[in-house]
Amino acid sequence: MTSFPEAFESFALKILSPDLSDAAHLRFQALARQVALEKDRSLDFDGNSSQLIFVGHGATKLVAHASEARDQIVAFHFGGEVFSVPEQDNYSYSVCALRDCSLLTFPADDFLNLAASEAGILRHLLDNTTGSLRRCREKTIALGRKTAAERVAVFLLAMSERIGMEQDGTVLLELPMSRRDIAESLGLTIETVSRQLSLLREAHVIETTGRSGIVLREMGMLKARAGYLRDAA
Amino acid sequence: MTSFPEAFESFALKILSPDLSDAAHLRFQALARQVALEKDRSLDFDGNSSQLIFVGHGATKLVAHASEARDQIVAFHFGGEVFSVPEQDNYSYSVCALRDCSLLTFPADDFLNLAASEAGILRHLLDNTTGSLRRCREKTIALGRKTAAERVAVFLLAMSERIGMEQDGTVLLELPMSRRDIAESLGLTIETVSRQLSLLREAHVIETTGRSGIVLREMGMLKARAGYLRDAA
DNA sequence: GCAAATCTTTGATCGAGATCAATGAAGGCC
DNA sequence: GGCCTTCATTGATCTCGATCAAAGATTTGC
Repeated sequence: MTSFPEAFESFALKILSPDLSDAAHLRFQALARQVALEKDRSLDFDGNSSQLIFVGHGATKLVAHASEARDQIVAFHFGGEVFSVPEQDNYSYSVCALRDCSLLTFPADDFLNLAASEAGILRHLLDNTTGSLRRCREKTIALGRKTAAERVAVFLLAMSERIGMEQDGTVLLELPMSRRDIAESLGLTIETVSRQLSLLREAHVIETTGRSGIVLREMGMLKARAGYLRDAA
Repeated sequence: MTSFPEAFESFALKILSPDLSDAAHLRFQALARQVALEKDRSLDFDGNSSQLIFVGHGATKLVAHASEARDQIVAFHFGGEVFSVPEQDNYSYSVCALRDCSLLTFPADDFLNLAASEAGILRHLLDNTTGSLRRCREKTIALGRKTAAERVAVFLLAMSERIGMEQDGTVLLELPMSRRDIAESLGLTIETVSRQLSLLREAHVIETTGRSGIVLREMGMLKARAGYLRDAA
């Protein structure tokens, strides 16, 4: 298990300015709450303040709860990433562990107050948020205009960029999320996701090993099936 | 027509720090490009750098172009708002005027370099981006998990918050966007949007006047039809 | 190593929304 | 002010993905 100072140091390296005073550094550390979240456990923020989350290691999903039994996965986040959980408005949000995780959580408003005059930190947060926004917009496009087949292809390509291991032309994926998670992220059902994966398997575009392993054999084919404007090389 | 210094001043008031030096102020001004965009005209950024847009007045849509004839409206933006247009990646983006607009555009990277040590400006941008992210996530939930009826209700409620005129219990909307725009924003077709509006009209929840006027008569009913977790008051 | 529980795959049917088609209403232009 | 173009509405049919149902894999626990 990662110890608290260790997890915080990894956060500090990524987000805090290297020339931050020790005193300021300690104030940020005092604000952090370390959470060890076991697989399938989730963190609810009934309290209404927006949170900032740092994923030390592990993999998480950010879930929005619409009316009962209708959850939408808003984003996946992996080790080293920072993201913000909105305060509860029309929906309630929770962060759930796909694998055992170590997280650091900060109340967003307190954090921003502490960082009010730290341009470097704000810049890091801005870059992170802009990245989240870009991914969220791409998801919007997929959910608004793409077929089931295209969404699954887009998902596999996105995962290949984020957690794929390249190996002589093919990409190995060890997916931390279940078919249900994929479906809830893509606005589809488990059955549809499974059928689309089967089609890709039959077309020899992918191979699957067990529940979580996927080999992307034909990246070109996959891109062609993602419904992108132009097949970027 | 708004003159350039005037449009920039309105931007400066919203985003730049009041205690910014005159020299810095001028450097930002030099970076700004003023664009008067007529209704239905759009601004393409084939060039690959991300842009920062300030809407002086008017109304705009941010459109992502997926494969031909499949556009998804990613966001609407109205007078006084700032937003970022991502650089072209898997999709190309354009900003299109719903009404005559005056815009200020900045290359995002140059702007951020200028603002590198201006915590106040970065904070404004961060707040704006976080707001965009929140709205984008809500759209994701709608597109992923909501029925056509719910999406249209959500849309009307969101517009009522942003550009509605309250009048003794009812809200008057003068929509700057067409049915096509609404459909492209909600991941539906024109026909479905029109049918849902007709249903709301028959249920006396809304009234429509001409093409763009809508009166929200029963806000409670509308909220109940939006599929929110709990009917917030 | 076997049994139980869970997750995934496959098949059959159904339905919400898309598509195709036509009519009706607004607004623009001469 | 009337014609014409464009946009919105309404109707009929079709389709993709959801739902319902069952069988097959994979993992877990003893």
